[in-house]
Order: sequence, then structure tokens, then C-alpha cells
Amino acid sequence: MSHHDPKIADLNCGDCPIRHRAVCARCETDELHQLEAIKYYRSFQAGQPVIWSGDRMEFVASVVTGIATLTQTMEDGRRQMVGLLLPSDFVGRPGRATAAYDVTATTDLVMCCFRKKPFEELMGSTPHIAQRLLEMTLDELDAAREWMLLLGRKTAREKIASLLTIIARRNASLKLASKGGVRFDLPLTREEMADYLGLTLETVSRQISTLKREGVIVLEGKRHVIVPNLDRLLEETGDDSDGGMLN
Amino acid sequence: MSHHDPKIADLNCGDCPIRHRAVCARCETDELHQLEAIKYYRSFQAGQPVIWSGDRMEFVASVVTGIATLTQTMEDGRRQMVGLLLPSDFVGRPGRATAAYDVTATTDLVMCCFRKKPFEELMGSTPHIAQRLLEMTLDELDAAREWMLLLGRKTAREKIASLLTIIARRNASLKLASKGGVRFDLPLTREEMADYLGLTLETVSRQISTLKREGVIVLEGKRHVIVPNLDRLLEETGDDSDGGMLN
DNA sequence: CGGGTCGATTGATCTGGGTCAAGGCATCCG
DNA sequence: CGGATGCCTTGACCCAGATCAATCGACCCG
Repeated sequence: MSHHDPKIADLNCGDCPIRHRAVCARCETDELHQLEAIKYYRSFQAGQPVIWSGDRMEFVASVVTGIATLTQTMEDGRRQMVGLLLPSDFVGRPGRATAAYDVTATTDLVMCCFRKKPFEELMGSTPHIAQRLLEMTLDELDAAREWMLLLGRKTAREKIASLLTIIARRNASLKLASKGGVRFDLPLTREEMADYLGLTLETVSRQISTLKREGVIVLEGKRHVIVPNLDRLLEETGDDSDGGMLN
Repeated sequence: MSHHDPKIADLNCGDCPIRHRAVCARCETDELHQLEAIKYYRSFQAGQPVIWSGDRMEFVASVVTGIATLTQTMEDGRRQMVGLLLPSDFVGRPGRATAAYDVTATTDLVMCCFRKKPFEELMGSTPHIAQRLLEMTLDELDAAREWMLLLGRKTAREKIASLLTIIARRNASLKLASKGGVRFDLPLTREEMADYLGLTLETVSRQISTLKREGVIVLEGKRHVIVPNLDRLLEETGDDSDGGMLN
């Protein structure tokens, strides 16, 4: 059972929205077949828990459609979001039996799951899966570190501007005709945004109102945001202006 | 060049303090030889920069002795530590050309470096290196998420107690004879602790003084800490009492 | 020795964001 | 229809931690 150095191999498959084929034709069929054999889909309604921290977790998964969050909770109820999973993002840890965080569907959600055992075996025999997973994990680690800077050092206003920027970047469904504008829906409630940012929901609400009053953003209803000038918003984030030139 | 499912393969070698041998004897020599060929050591004095964010970084490395930090800085000088590297920890990202963070030696430091190119090639041909790296990266991600909870939701007192606990756990050079006590040296200045915790150095100093006044900790000089009763300190962290029962 | 530097401590004061509380506005449902 | 519920907004007030500033001790070095 030899492998032929395939160049691409994502963890999703079938109707998942991300590419998944190995380049090498001889491997491809093999792997596809194996992945197909151990995968299944699960759906969740908005607000439903996917799994609770400490629960036995016998699968790993990637998001197909919708949004899920990872949160940690202290005994007294203080909550901090520690992960935001968008389509193609991966959850679960090979080699760990129980979930370390609460995973919740914040919108209707479809996940593509792989039973843990066979997935781990497959990973052992298919080296580039581990490599692809490593890449994704390193990206997540970078995101986590950016997030740490936000939590530790940014003001409430900068936090909001940063979050809006992040969502705009990933979600820029409609670029405005006018130069440099975007519009998008907020996928999070004010409270979820607060849990993301380490703030209270009142502060989130106030800061959004301020940005609105100043014309940095325009709201249509409570959830739909229009950013007339993205650069203007970017100035408020406190980040280096040159944008993320990683890699 | 086939591999024989070795069970252990760390990235360090030679006189590095961590295990590094592959279990399978046939692989072992091979890999050791290859790792030896591309590795070299670098030493840094306390306070010296290892690399600046944005610099070209043509190696990956692991810490042999000493402590290094990863920090991010905003234009106006606000700083947030995003990584604390102790012996055996890994820095650098295969597949990225430039450093994403400032890396600084906070104590005298020896690193075991591998030139990036050959290391990546080796990783391609030696699957369990990627697997080992994945494991380590997932551990770091978990640590980062714990850290996010600390930054976003803990009080100054809880932050200090948490940091002391973390250092005590990793550094418990001397357990006290009396039940449940430990002593250790702080490897960080007050300012570095502040950058770790998202506080100012004054707040760090005040909180330490308070814990001292209350007898939770005892100081010998400014850097040496004695924790007479670790449980007492743990109660102050805000964490679940059951301790980290991961994996 | 005296002056400089670096880290740490402590005090006095200020303020950003938390807390508490009162509505507002949809949507749902009996 | 009217009450309930969920999400959001806004106001009034307060406090944990930031800011500004003075001092101390240890160490180094000319």
C-alpha cells in the first residue's frame, strides 16, 4: 500500500464545499473510498449544542454549512468564546477521548463527521492527511494568537472594529459597487459577540451604536451591516495597516 | 525507503533534553542521521531578540534550555505575549517564510535549529514527524484557548494566581516536604508577567503583594516564590477544581 | 565612592467598561 | 387581540484596573 506524494488532500469530501481530491490518481481512488467509508453527516438547528465539554467525543468533523462556536465556561457562568468555526473548519482532536470545549451551532449547521478510530488509522497510513491537518491547526493557532492580542490589549471600540473586519473578510458576500465598501449579515447575537470579545453585551451594543452614529457603519435592521468604507473601519481596529501579509 | 511505524519521534536530538529516538531500530539510525545532518545550535543571552516579526526566518527550532517568549506589538507600543516557550517547545512554521511574532530570549537560551528547507523535505518523507508536530501544535492550541479565557474573563487576582499555577506546574523543581507546597523561581519580570496577562506591571505588583500579605504565597527576594499550599492558590485561579483532566 | 540604570513597590487619582435597571421592538402563540 | 419571550438599546452609577508619579534597593561602572 504505497503512496505517491499527492499534493492536495483535504479532509472533507462529497458535497462538502472544499476541495478534497488527492492529485495522484492512484492514491485518489483509494483515499476517497476510505474517507467515504467512515464519514457521515450530522445536522443541527441554530442554538443547538453539538457537544458539551467533558463529553465523550467519538468523532472528528468539519463544518459543511453554517457556523459553530467553541466556548469555555467558568463555574460562576463567565463565558469566553475560544473558537469560531466557519465552513471548512475542523473540530476535534485525534488522540483525545473527550471534548475540551462546548461546541454550539449558532446557525443551522451541517457537519461532515469521521468516526475517530478509523480516521486515526487512516491518518497513520495516509501521511499527507496529518500534514494537511497540521497546516490547518497552525492557521488556527495564528488566529488564536491574534485573538489573544485583541482580548488582552484592545479597547472595546477596537475589539468591535476588529470583529466586524474579521466577519467582513470571511463573509464579504456583497462588495459594494462604490470603492472599498462591503455588506454582510452578523452571524452572532450581541451576547455572542460579547463572548467572543471578552466584553458585556451592553458594551457591544453601545460601541456598535457609536460606530453607527459616526457613520463608520450603517445598520439595516439589527443584523445587517453596511461598511461604506472598509479602510475607515480598518483604522479603528488598532492593527497594523499593511494587512495580514502572512506566509 | 520504507518506514516501520515507529512509536516515538521527537524533533530534538543529541544533547537536547527530550527523548528523540524512533522506537523501530531500523528507522532510528536513518532518521537520526538525517536530523543530525541539518541541525545546529544557537545560543542567546537573556534579553536578546531571537527574531523580529516580519523577518525572514529560514529555520524551525526547539528550545533546549532557557525560556523564550512570543509577543505581538501594536504600533502605539501595547504589547501582548502570545507564547511562552519552555524546553522542548517548538517554534517556527513549516511552509511560512517570515516570522509572525517577535521571539525573545527572556533567560539565557539554547535552541536546536533545523534549516527549513531540508526539514520540510524530511517531514515529507518521514510521516510521523508531521504527526508528532501535529500533536504538539494541538497542545499549543489548547494552551492558547485556556489563555484566551484568562485574558477575556478573569480578574487581575485570578490572572496572577493562574500564571503562578502554570509556572509552578511546569517548573516544580522543589516540592516542599510539607503536604502540597512548592517553590520555584519566576522566569519573568513584572512587566513580562503583565504582557502575559494583559495587565499593567503596577497591577501585577499590587496583586502579588496582596497574595503575599494574605499568606497565599511567600516571597524570597523578588523572584523566588514559595507556595505553602498549592490548593489554596488553585482556589484563586477561578478554574474548575478538578484540574486538567484532558486526553 | 557617587551616579546611573533597571526592576519593583506603593500611593493618589482617573476612567473605560461593568453592573443594574428600565424600556423598545419583533415575533410567537393562546 | 394581549401577554410572553428574546434580542437589543439606553441611561445612571460604580469600581477594577489604568495612569501618573514618587521612592526604594540592587547592581554596575567610571
